[in-house]
Amino acid sequence: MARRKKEEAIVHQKRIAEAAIKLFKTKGIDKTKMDEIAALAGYGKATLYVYFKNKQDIITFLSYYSLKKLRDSILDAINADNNQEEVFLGVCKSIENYEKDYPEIFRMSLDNISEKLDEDSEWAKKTYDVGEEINKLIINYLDCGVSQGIFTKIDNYREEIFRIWGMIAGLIIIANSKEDYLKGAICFEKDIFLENSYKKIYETLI
Amino acid sequence: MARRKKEEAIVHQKRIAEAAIKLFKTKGIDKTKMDEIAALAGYGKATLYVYFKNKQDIITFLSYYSLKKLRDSILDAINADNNQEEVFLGVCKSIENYEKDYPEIFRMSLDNISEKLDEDSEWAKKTYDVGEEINKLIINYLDCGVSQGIFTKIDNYREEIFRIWGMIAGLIIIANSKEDYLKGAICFEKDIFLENSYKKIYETLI
Amino acid sequence: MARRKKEEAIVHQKRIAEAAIKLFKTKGIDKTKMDEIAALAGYGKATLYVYFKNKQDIITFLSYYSLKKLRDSILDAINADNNQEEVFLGVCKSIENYEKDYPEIFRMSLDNISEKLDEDSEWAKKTYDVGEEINKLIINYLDCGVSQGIFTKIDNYREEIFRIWGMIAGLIIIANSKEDYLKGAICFEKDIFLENSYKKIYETLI
Amino acid sequence: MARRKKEEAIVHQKRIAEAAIKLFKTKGIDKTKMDEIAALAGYGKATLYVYFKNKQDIITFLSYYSLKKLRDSILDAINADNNQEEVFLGVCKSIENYEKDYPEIFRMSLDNISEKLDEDSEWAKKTYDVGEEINKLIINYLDCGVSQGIFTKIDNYREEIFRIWGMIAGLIIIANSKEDYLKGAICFEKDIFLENSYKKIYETLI
DNA sequence: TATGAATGAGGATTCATTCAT
DNA sequence: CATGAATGAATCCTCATTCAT
Repeated sequence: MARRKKEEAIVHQKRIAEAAIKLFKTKGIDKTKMDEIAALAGYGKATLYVYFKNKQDIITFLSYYSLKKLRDSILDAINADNNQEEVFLGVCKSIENYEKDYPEIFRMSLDNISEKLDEDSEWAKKTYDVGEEINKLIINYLDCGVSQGIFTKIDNYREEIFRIWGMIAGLIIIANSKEDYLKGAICFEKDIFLENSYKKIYETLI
Repeated sequence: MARRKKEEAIVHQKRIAEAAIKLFKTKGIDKTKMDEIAALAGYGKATLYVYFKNKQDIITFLSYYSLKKLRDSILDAINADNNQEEVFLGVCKSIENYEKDYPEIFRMSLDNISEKLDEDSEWAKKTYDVGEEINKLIINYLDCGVSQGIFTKIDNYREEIFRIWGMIAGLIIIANSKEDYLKGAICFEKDIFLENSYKKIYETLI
Repeated sequence: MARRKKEEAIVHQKRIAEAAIKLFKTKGIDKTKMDEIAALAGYGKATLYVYFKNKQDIITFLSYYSLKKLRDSILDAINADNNQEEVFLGVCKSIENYEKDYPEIFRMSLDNISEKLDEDSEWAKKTYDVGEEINKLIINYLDCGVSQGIFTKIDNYREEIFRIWGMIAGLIIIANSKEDYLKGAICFEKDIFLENSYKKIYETLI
Repeated sequence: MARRKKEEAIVHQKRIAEAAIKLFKTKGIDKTKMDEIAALAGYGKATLYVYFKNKQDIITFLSYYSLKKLRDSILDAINADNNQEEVFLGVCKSIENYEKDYPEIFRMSLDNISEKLDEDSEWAKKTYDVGEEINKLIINYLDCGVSQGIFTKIDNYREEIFRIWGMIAGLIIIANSKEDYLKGAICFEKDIFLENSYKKIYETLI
């Protein structure tokens, strides 16, 4: 029964979280009110507090929820029957989509905006676990590349992942930020800019 | 006399801005109250409004003020009697220091958080101009490298700058974010991580 | 259910409005703080904003609320089994009471102080409608008088109403303003002054 | 010398007061800032406090200053070589102009808005005196009318003045307030409305 | 006298959160 | 479980006024 309850709860949580992320994307986290989330999700305001401790908890849940999607997406990219570089570009694209769907969460995960998160939330730990899963996937990917002699030797896989992740994230953010500028003044597309950039990062591994 | 007054104003503005940035660094922009800025700067609360239109205006001033410092720092790096790679690392270090001193502003400039800025502020335009100055400095640096055959041909300098800037920024942010993690679990230093990373970026230019 | 809620809301609105008018009478609208209204009404400050959009909305509600009372009072006066002049005096008395109970609102309706009102409030339109109802009542009263040959022909009923209304209002205001003066220096009562004055106005209709 | 000083002061006071009334007329007393008055008058803000104790003092001065003008205007109307009714209409017109030039002051003098006045101001007493002068002028005018058999006997001149004043004031205010309404919907002009009304008041005296 | 400079006191409004039902 | 109802706490900004010069 307790189990049953829990399963039902997740349905509501997802419904609420999806309403939240829609609003976060449009208006930003701070400008999004609990009222609006409740209204869009189709609940009474107080009901949000049945399924989440507070606003931070919703955000923390979204971290988990979105990161799981990212993990699945990366998994797909890695499992695709592609060569090493194509897989790399696929992973980059996964991250790019992650940012597109969860821009606020993406920035928070890059940075350390703990104030918007609820460290004590049950989702915090789960988020960490999924993050580790992703790390493992990437480590494995890199390791394969090294084994096959495609990549040069990597001393510290974690370091390498952070490096790659940081560069990709920075590129995605700046590409969004300067999108108008890029298109208008310099006549090149964000997508092309990013793909070229991903390739350059890939080259640093070879 | 008008001149005299204006000069005096800038003194107060700097004093206020420096108090502001201290608090921004510690507590974030949103959590920093005008009262606190005033108190730390040694002024009455209302005095802030003599020298700045509003909170956004302070932030916009800080954008300008900090970017000027970055420009000077980059200029020093470029003018230093170093080889091409050392200059590159110097520029990266300048950006790193910029982030260290003005983390909130740094993120805002990377991203597009115009809502915290006052577009109508007199500082907005000046900020843009200094940004362009910096772009020119970097373009010139890259161009010299190309001329000397150190760098490969660059089709679009702006694009290249955005790429470099994005990657550096992403690395710095992630390095800060994971500082504890990096140090503790993996036994390597943020500084070394960043320097290695800068070098990898440099290599993409060669 | 929706109906039920709405009915309940009006109870709170009246309670708040009545607290507000008490304070407005004593201290004036501008000097009356939302805190004070809340305290006197027995609500938390934020609760006011559940039932009213803002301070202006309270005032706009009061316009409506008070004007309805005036309408009812005028209706009573007109329906009373009195002769034409007595009815007229009754209407004047109604207005006099309206001013006594809602002095701030009275002045606002005489004058054109729209800045204190919220034009977009749902109460704004209703106020207008009740105002028109009152006009119709008076027009009808005048028309009867004309038909019965008591009053001389009236070319423009609206004009006549404005004239009467303006004169009565001016008299009431000055009577209040000079109340001390009237009583003290000249030894006559405000009530008598007003009644005499009303009669003079009545005579202008004959 | 003290005398000399005082004479000079009045020049500044008038200059300031005239700037103030211009702004009061456009924006209302409350919305008019001391800064704006100073700027329009061509003084530094602090200088206002050399010539006036505070904002209320300026308003109180304006009461006096404007009432003197009204007195002069009424005097002209009375001294004009006109018949009794024409003089009456002239006095009404004087009041009408008074309202036009000093709308805020006019309402304050009709009502009892002491909070905007400085009772302790030297101008408060002088205002009272000029008010009395005006009363005497009107009393005299009425008395002449009675003596000549034009007006019916008046028991209490003060009462009669208040009555007339109140009615005129009410008419002027409502005429302004409904100006658009009067013109648009009912096709008659404010001026004609007022003149007709003045005549009706005059008739109450006969 | 004239004023530039500085400020304290003050107030409407927002919103996450609680709780009785 | 679901929620309507209620609210305390929080914060930016305005402006009349003072005072040293």
